Amino acid sequence: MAGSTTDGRASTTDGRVLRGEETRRTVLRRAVGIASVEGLDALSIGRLATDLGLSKSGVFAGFGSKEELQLATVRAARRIFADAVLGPVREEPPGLRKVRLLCESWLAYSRARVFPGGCFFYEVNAEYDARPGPLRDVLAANWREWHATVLGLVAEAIGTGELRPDADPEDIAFTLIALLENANPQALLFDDDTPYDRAHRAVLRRLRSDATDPDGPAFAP
Amino acid sequence: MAGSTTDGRASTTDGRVLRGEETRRTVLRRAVGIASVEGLDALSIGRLATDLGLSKSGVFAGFGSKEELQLATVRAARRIFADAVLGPVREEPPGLRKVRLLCESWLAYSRARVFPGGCFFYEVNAEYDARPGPLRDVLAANWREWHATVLGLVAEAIGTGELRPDADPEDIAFTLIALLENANPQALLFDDDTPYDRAHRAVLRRLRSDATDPDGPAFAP
DNA sequence: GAGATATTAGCACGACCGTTCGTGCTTTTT
DNA sequence: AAAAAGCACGAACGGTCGTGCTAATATCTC
Repeated sequence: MAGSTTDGRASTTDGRVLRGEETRRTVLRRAVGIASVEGLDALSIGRLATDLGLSKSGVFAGFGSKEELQLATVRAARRIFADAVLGPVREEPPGLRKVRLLCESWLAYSRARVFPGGCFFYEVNAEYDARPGPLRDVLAANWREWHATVLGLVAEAIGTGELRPDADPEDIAFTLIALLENANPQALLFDDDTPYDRAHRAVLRRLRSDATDPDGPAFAP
Repeated sequence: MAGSTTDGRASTTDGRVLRGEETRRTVLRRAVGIASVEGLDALSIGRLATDLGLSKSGVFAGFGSKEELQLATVRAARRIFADAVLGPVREEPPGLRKVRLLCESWLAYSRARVFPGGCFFYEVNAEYDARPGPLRDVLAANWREWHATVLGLVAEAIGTGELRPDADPEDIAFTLIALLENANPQALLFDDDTPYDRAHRAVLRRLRSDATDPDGPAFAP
């Protein structure tokens, strides 16, 4: 099963494998772009091959099946997302400021069109959230992971005493994610960036309303 | 152009066109269901024909093109949405209570799977928000309409003095919509209804935080 | 009744889909 | 130097797609 070699398994000094992995990377780079705009269903092996000057069977051989190509595309998008959104705040010490920076990082990620179709996962979750199968399963796992990240940071901010101890971290995480994600389709649908500012204000407002010190330094620029 | 007769033009007593409209309704009833789960791209004339025991050319003739079928599907979904979400609160007098009831009506609409794939427009907006064309245009118009409805009700609640006069109705509408819409994918992805409760709490919290009388009767059951 | 009109069926078309197969070519292993 | 492994290729497969034609079938007007 060739598809299972898509990730993992380093430490091979095989030039053929390296060349193959390079091809797969090329395909996936294009695939995440297409999927973020048109969805995972719009991925077609023939189209990718034509776009990249490869043969259809060559692209197919690199993944083994269309579904494996879609799964590999999701994994590739996950890495890009993590680099773009989580990367910039990785060094930040726990606390309310980190929560705010993460939200701002997400908005910047959507705004900058790291994926040409806006947030990859907004598009793809909507596409598969009602269609049971391996794709929905991996998307659900990704969502859980992202949610757990936000939740963890909020909990840390309660731990540092910057958010009230009786605040519900689950509700806060749900609200923050909702505000971020909703800015995305509105900005795309109207080709207008003001939803990002509105989401930013709403995020700050929610955090302030749960803060122990509403005028604290976490909200000074 | 046969497709343009899909809506409007009542008062015809011609049995032939009545029969045609009945067929179109049958097709659209199935089409909105499919599109809410798999998207507008997954609509296929042949599949609809097979499912409904019609001929492919018969279905095709009823709409004239695939794009017209997709547009008609969106229009049909708009009517269903309006009946399910706006209908129950139509008689309600303006005020904060009406805002709350509208949000609860939306949550009930998503929860009850009025469309089998959850909110039709969540699915379809994500699918087309980054793809310019007639479909995106009509979806943008629908979003604007929905947003204007929420905004108008919030403004009315400021007018009645139940929300603070210095509250920003745009920000409130943005936040409410974000909370509602975010419950949808999470409930679908995990086959779990608790996001609806979380969204409900967050909606009440936001309205309370902008209310002139935080313990007023608008929040008593 | 006859004739006009609108909806449906049947069929064929070119294009694209995912997939399979056999075959070179290059690199690694022995 | 010989053998094995892995990638990419071109050709072909059965299917489905949207979309045109033409004929058959309902319904209305007279």
